[in-house]
Amino acid sequence: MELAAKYNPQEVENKWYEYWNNHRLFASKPDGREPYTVVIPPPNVTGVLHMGHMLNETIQDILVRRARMEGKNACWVPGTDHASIATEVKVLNRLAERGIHKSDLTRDEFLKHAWDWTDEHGGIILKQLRKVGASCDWDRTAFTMDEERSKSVIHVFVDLYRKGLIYRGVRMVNWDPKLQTALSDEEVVYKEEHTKLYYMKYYVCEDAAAAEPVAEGNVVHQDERGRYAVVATTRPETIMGDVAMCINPADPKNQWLKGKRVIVPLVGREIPVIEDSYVDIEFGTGCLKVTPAHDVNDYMLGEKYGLEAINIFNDDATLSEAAGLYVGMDRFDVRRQIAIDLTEGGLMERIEDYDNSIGCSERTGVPIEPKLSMQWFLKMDHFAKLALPPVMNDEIRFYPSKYKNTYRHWLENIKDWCISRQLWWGHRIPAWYLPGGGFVVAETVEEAVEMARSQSGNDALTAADLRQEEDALDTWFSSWLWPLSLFDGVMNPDNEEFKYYYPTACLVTGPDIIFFWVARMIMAGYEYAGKFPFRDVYFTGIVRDKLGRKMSKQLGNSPNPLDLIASYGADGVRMGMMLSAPAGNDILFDESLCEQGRNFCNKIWNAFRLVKGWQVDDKAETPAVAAAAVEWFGAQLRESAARIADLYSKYRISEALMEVYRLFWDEFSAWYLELVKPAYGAAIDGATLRATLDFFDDLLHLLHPFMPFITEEIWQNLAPRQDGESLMVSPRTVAAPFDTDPALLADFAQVKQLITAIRGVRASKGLPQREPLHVTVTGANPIAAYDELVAKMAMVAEIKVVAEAGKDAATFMVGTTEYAVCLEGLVDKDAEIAKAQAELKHLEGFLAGVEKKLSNERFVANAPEAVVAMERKKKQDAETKIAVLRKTLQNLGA
RNA sequence: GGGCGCUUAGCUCAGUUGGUUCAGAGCGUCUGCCUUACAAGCAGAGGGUCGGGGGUUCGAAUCCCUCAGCGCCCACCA
Repeated sequence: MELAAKYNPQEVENKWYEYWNNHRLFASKPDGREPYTVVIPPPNVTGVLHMGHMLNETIQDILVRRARMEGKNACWVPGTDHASIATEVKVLNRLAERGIHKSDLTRDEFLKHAWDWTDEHGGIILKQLRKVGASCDWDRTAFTMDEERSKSVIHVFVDLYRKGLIYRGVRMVNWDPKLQTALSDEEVVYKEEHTKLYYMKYYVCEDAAAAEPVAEGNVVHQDERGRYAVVATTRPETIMGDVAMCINPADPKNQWLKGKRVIVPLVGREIPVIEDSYVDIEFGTGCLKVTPAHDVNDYMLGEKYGLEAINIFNDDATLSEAAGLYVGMDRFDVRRQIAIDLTEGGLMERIEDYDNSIGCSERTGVPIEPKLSMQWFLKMDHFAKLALPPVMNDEIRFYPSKYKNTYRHWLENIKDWCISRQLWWGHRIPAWYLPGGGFVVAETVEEAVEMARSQSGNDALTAADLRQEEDALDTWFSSWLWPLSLFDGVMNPDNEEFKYYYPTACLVTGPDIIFFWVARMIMAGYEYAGKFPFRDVYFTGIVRDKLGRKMSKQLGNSPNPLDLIASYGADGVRMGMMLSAPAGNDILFDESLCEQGRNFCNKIWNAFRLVKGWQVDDKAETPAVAAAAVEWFGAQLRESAARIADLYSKYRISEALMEVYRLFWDEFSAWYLELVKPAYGAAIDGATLRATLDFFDDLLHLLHPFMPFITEEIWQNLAPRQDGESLMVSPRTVAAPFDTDPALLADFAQVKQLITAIRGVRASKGLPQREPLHVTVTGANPIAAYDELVAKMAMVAEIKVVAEAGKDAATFMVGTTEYAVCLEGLVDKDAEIAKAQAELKHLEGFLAGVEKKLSNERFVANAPEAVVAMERKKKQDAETKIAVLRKTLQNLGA
């Protein structure tokens, strides 16, 4: 077989993905094995793969493949999210390009467009996942708005309504004036903006004659028109909604305003001055304008003091008739204009620059408008009580655990969840309004009609008489059921699949959706299954560029994962991702990491080429060097496998990868293969070849979760395989528990040090690569058993035990043993002396430190015995080394 | 304003309950090599005193205090 010197991923990746898929190796059915279930965080149905997905899906695939290779019944369920707001925005934008507006369409017409879009783009991302190597059970592909999931959503809504946990009411909500829908608190993002603080004059209603003198400490503003209070606001356009001015009763500056009435500038309305300790004395002038319809705090004050709420905005945030002024103008235009008008009218005291954080819609980016409106809410107290303890007591484990704090803080301060959206794309709320007022909540329209009849006493009512709620549900009201609804656990909790697959093993997601999604899935899990939806949560970091900037389209710093896969291979990109991805840390992604991944593929490939190219001679005896190497590498492999297993258990996946990387590159390729490699043209003995192929097989098992394609390609070529066989599901050969042999590994570490030291002498002296060297060891040779091995690896002719090192030699120490490489005239005496003296000086300093420690009675008395013994050993070793060095220096004539 | 986290080689990060021979890895850097598995490679080398200061301790990168810088989350200061 001819093998190319470079691994070509393009040729093999598609082939093996199809092979796995055609042989249904990703498919899972309940059986007697331990399940390992993972549900994908469903990407937006209209989305395309980006680097965040690449990271997330790679981690999931690694976990799933690892579990599958451990003999578990791995089931990774893929799917997509209808992403109510995001998708509706996209559809609206697309329609707008064709000159169509939402108001031109009926609900059904709009939904037709949305479904067209979904059918057209939906699933693109799932196709892309196959390129990554994701081993999902595609038969189970689900959609949050497919029939089964929709039924679950409606069922849960009705159930929670009947439990009294869902209510409908007028509340202050976050209003997105662009999309004209309510948003949950979590969908509001705060942005720092440079704005202005407007100081406006509110003249006091009083007869000039009645103006009594004011007490000391009051701050009274006055001009030719009279006395006035100054109110600072960032939103002068809302003064048309002012219904009061509020001061802090304890504010000495504003005592004179108590009981007065003031006049809203421009508007001319008289409003009372009220008092509440809510007002911050230090802010602005200590006078607050109260606009209950357009500010959550003002709303609270309005409730408390029975004030009217004047809603001055239309749903699109233009001024309404109720405003009286600027009717029809946009809120920001009004702000500019009113500032001018106030200034011209002498009603503006001053304007200052001000940095403010503005709540904006996560999806459309426009500043949200606090708005009173009728919405549906889910009571959260009940769910917070359900979901907090299991995370705090590690029934559900967070990796990294620092997110437990974040989680607790949110749950302890939770507010009711606004679940209704004034959107069409989503699950329509199953409430029906009766002609005579009132409503019913039911899972089907038939049920609704029945309920309506009994509620109204009118048996003639039909579906046509009922009007279904227009609002749809928040997207997260369906995704919070995902681990349940994927196995029909809501509608049919006793079914075999649900009982087998639930709860899932691990959720892999970003910390940005810990409240949106993770917390709510935990709530739903306990509410509907009485059990956590996942055992572990692995929070990934955010993928940033190498400068630490978030990846974004605007910056153009976000590579397309599919382009990367085309250049480096999926395995190379997966490895590049994972190399810099410790749990919870942000990933500073650099394309050169993919190069490293590609290079590693090439390394693996070439090791395979080497082994594959060997001629075997079954009659040949196993050389001693090879036998020793096999014994050593077996021990090394087991030790590494144990370490890798430990790292997996802690979700330290990038470290596990690094361990495999070093095991393959350094231990296997650089040491083991070089040791067993037969001379050029010579054949290898059968025993060593078989051992090597077994090791290779073991290594492929360890590598496969990270690099599925190249490992399958090599595994298939390592030995004859049946059709349908796969590395993916082949039994592991490194047996656990991993018995290690520390003494063997320690000896071998010495051998490696010796070889490296000899090579170092060769390099620093410029000795030819192929010239065999003569090495001496002073006194005794503690690792004489490995002499042949040293000879092979360092090109050494012999290692002779001598009483003392020769004069014409470069000496060095391995542990406390002195070695020397004979140089035959090449020695630079001065340099050797300088080197030895430097080392001597260092050792003497080191010894002095150790002796000081040992002569400290408190150390000897307090430190554990093992530590003291170690210090004594250090002292002894240092003394030995010093003696050797002194002798060497003497020899050199220093 | 509150909370959490971070600061260890040029870069990205390990460093488990303070104690195994002057702090580890990968990448990058430097030197020498096209040695028939691999130049996407091989061999070798250099490089940090652990953000600053103080403290506890026989002993601190590791615990405490403090200062500085960075990041994230939460919050109704108009």
